[in-house]
Parts: sequence; structure tokens; C-alpha cells
Amino acid sequence: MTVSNVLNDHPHVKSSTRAKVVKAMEELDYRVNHAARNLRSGRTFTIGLAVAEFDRPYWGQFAARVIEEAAAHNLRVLVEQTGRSKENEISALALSRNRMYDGLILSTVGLSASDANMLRVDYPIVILGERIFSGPVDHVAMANVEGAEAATAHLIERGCRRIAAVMGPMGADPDASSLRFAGYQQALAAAGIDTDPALHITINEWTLKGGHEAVSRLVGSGVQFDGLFCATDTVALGALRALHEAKLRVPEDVKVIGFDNLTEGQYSTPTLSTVNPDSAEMARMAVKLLVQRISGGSAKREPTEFVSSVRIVERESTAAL
Amino acid sequence: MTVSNVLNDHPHVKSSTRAKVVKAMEELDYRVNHAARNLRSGRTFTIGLAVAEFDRPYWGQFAARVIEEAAAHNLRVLVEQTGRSKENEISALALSRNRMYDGLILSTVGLSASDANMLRVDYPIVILGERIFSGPVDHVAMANVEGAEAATAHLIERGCRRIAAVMGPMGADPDASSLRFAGYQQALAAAGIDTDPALHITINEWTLKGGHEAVSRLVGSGVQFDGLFCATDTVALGALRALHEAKLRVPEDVKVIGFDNLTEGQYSTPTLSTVNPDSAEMARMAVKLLVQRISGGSAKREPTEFVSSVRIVERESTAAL
DNA sequence: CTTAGAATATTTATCGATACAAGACTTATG
DNA sequence: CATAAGTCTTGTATCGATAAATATTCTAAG
Repeated sequence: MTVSNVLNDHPHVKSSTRAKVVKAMEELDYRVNHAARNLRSGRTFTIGLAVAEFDRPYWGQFAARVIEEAAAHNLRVLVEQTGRSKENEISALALSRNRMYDGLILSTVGLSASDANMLRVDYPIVILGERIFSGPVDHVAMANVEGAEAATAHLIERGCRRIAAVMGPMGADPDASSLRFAGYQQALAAAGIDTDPALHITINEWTLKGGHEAVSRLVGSGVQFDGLFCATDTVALGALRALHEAKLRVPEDVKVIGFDNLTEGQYSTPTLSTVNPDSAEMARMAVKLLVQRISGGSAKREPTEFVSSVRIVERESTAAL
Repeated sequence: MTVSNVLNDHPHVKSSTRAKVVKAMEELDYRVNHAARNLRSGRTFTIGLAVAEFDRPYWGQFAARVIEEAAAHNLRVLVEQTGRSKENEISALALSRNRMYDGLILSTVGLSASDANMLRVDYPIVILGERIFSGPVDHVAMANVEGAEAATAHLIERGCRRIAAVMGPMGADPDASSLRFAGYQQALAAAGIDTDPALHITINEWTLKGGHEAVSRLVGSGVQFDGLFCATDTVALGALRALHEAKLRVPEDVKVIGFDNLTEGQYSTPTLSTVNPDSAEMARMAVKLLVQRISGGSAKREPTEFVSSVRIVERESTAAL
């Protein structure tokens, strides 16, 4: 017990006793057993982070920030890859219920509004994504509609009139794709430009490959376009490559804008204009909200929704001619 | 106890009993408490992965593969970011000693040969990096020298004679930088080309920014060069941008090759030639070795060193004219 | 109908840290 | 010197799953 008091900086331990304990711990190479501590204290000092795929620059950068923020709160991060399947997202929730971690930051792609009741759980949880769930859950979201609208408006302002949108599949629930697509349409409507379904491209993966293939197909189809709003920077970088292969010049023939403000876009040729959603702030807020829930205890507060601000970053791919 | 038997698929449980238990578990919404299980069983079914930075494409892709492989063995992955500091690498080791996880995959950059005794630990551990430690520890490494030699030889074969090397700082111990640099020099020597110290560039960070700044400086210095061997693909992508800004054409004026075979290099302009170290295989092997150590128990085997094979991937940045 | 032997179920002790409470020791004060 | 109030130390029970041993039920052969 005295050892435990020393370990936990209990106030009433004589310094001579403390010294003796510390000395003995060193001699014996003593290490606390976390399993025992977790069992007794009911806390694990570990939070979960469940995202679809780890090997995407966006999520990698996001995870790095979450790990840093968590470390600042003395929390470790356990990583789950859900691979954008509903089952895995539910299983991440179940793990959390198993008390493997004190709380969970969950990025939802597979779960839909009809699964909202899955989230009615009594342990700390923060959802990354749109506020499609009515449960008493904190959310950290992007201003998808506003960002997409600003991006599209930026293309229009630069003179584009036939702007293609490269988006992911859109479900019945509002997901990032449909919200960004809505922003795109709002901007077109505000400028009085007709939308042309031939310019709406759906890809399955928000990857370099996805962007490349989609734009190659678009070019091959013969449909004319002078602007490209891509779902993410990664998609846009794949698109840039496809345009280069098609001998279309950016920004002279086609202007391109992405979404996410990845570092990669600062060094591509041409450099990539984008929407900066301030994901560092999102990571900080997600951890902060989770920590509040974890330590909050009785002081329950209403579920919060944090929406990160967006800002257009102009680079070469949308430069004025 | 019967519940425990059901949970663990103990062979002698009557199916009617099992059914009753399962029913009761559902009614009560029972969840196992991992802390208790860990305490009693002495296992956590979690492994640690400690790498320098998570928000680098190479490590992000590597981590994703480790997570997948671990999942196949019913293991979860706890991620540590060491930020390439010695203290954090040691602290990752300490956590492992705390039995927070069953084993640890540790990428060393800060630890040097003089710290080898830190690795003389009695729990499962796999080191990513060069075999600079003599302790009884499994290693998973890249064929850095061979890869660098092949890359440089490829540039020579394509006609380059003044090849610059963009490497990281080299310590006294063999690290990735010094090994790749050694390979570079071997290739030059084999071709009878003199080395010119003006062509040896050191950068602090293996990042886009690092590569961009270094090559901008090189171009600004007026030193002539017709080939560029970069420490990593990320560095090379930064270099490509710097060359573009300097109006140097790739591959006409300068040929460029990287190391890692990141997906990004397939979609850059121009696409990037590289050394493929098969890091998927490395991830698979690291988990496999660790699992062997964890479950091996008495059947101790000698420390293994796995060196992944390397293969040159030719793309536009080193295309013959 | 017995009874060996297997199949199934249950009891007990335990992993190691810590909450809680009680005990021991100090010091201050009248 | 007695007592209170504080400071420091230690006993005991407990978190929940499970290893090991023990107890019970079942099956099949004689």
C-alpha cells in the first residue's frame, strides 16, 4: 500500500519512506502492472481511434495529431482500422464497451442514421463526421457544404463555367460526398450556372487511383469541362496526373481544386488549390471533448457539435491566367 | 466458471448449457472485462508499434499493414509515436515492460549501438532497422545498401555521370542514411566515377519540404548534376518540385530516383522511379516473428534477421531519352 | 444394476494495484 | 502530562476472469 501511495504521489508519505521505496523499486526493477491497475481503478488511460483506413495521408496526419493530443493528457491511443465496413465500426464500439479503452473517437462511414441507436452508449465517445445521429453523442465535423461551396465559387470566380465534380458514392444519409456535392450545386446555382449530369462523376475510392481513373474516363468520354472540384486532395492529385497524361494543361485548360489541405498539394506540379478544414483543430477538439467526457463524470453536459472552419488555399492549379 | 468456459470455447460444455449462458449474456448485455482477463491470463492481446512519425506516408502504409496482420492473429495494435527521440524509444520499451502489450515492434532511429543493452529484455520484441544491436532480438531490415547501389547503378546505366545524393544526417552507427549512402558510393566506384563532395547533400528531415529545400539550394549553388538519388520517395517528390521550379526538366536534364515505392510516386508528374523494398512483406514478417516469440514460450529460437528484397521500379523520372 | 471412465459443472484461490478505513506515530497546545 | 489534530503507515477487501482441482452427472460395458 505504501508503494502504491508513492506511485500515485499520495500527499502523506514521508520523504525518507518515499526514498526507501524508490530505492527498492530500482533494485528490484519493479514495474507497475497495468492490467491490475486497470482492473482496480476501472480506467485504462487508453483511448481508441477507429478510422476507415490508416494508409491515407489524411487519416495518417489526423491520427498523428490525435496521438500527440492524447499524449498531452497522459493517454495512449489504440488504433482500429474499420475498413469502412459497418461491422467493423460496430465492433469498435463493442470493444469500447469491453472497457479496453476509456473512450473512443470513431469515424463513421458505414454506419447510417438507422444505426443511430448503436451509439446510445454510456461510455465516452466522439464521432467524427456529420451529425446524422440523434444520440447523446459529441460530434466533430467539417463544414463540408460551406467548404465545397467556397471551392466551387472559387473556380467560378476564376472563370470556369463547366465544372466537373468528382465525388464518392452518395448514400441516403448525408455523408461527406453528398454534402460536398450539395455545396458544389449551391455554388453553381448561386452563379446561375446549369448543372450537367455528365459532369458528375462517382468514384468508389477516395484514392489517387480513383481520381486518376475517373478523370481519364471523363476525358475519354469527350465531355468538355474547364474546372474540376475533387472530393479530396488525394483524388485531385490523381486527377492532375490524368490531365497531364491527356495533355490538358492546369490551370490553362482546366482548373483543379481539392479538399483537405494535405502537405502533398504544396509540392505537386502544379501545386494544388484546396479547402483547408483545419484538421489539426479537429483532432485537438476531438480529444478535448473525449477527455471532458471521461473525467467529467457527474458534470454531464449537453452533446456538443464542433464544426471546423474552412478556408480556401489558392495555389497554382487555380491560378488566374 | 461455466461462463468463462463458454467464452473460451472450452471443449466440455453441454450445448444446452452453452445456450443458456449465451442467452443470459444477451439479456444482461454482458461484456468481458479485459482488464481482469489480462490480469489473470498475463496476456493483453495487444502489441505495440512504435515508430518515429505517423504522418509520413511510408509509416502510415506500414502501420496499416501491421494492423491488418495483427488482426489476423487476433491482436490489437497500440501505437506509439517516438518522434525520433531516444527518450521516447526507451519509454516505449518501458511500457512494454509494464506489460501493456504482449510484444513490441520498434523502429529505432534514436537508439545507437551503445544503447544495445536496453534491448536485452525478456519480452517479445522485433526491431525495425539495421542489425546494429547484438542483443538476442529479432530484426526486420531493408537491403539498404543493395537497394541504393541498384538505384545508383540504374542512374548510371541511363547515362548519368554527376549524381547527387540527398541523404539524412549520418551518425556514427550505421543508419538508413549511411547505408544508402554507402550503396551509392559503391555503385559509383564500380562504374569508375569519382565522387564529388559537392554532390553530397544532407537534410534534417525526410520530408517533401526537406527534399525541396535541399535541391533548391543545390540548384542555386550552381553545381552541375544530371542525376539525383534521394533517400526516400517523399524526399524525391519534394526534389521533383524544386527541379520544376528551377526549370530543369526530368528526365531530360536530370534523372531522379527515390526509395520506398510509395503509391504517390505512381501519380506524380513525372512519375517517380524508385526502389521497392517490399514493406508489405516486412510488416508481415515483423508480426510473424513477434507472434512466434509471444506464443513460442519454451521453444526459443535464435534471433532472426529478415532482410526484405529490393527491386528497381522504373518510371518516367529515369526514362531513357 | 453396477461401476469405471469420460463428460460436464462448480469451488476455491489467485493475478497486482488500490479504495477505504483503521492504526500508529508526531507535533502542538493548554 | 494529557489530549487533540494532524501526519504517516498498514490491513483488508475488492475489481472480474480463469487455472487448477474437485465434485457431479452421464454413458456404456459387464
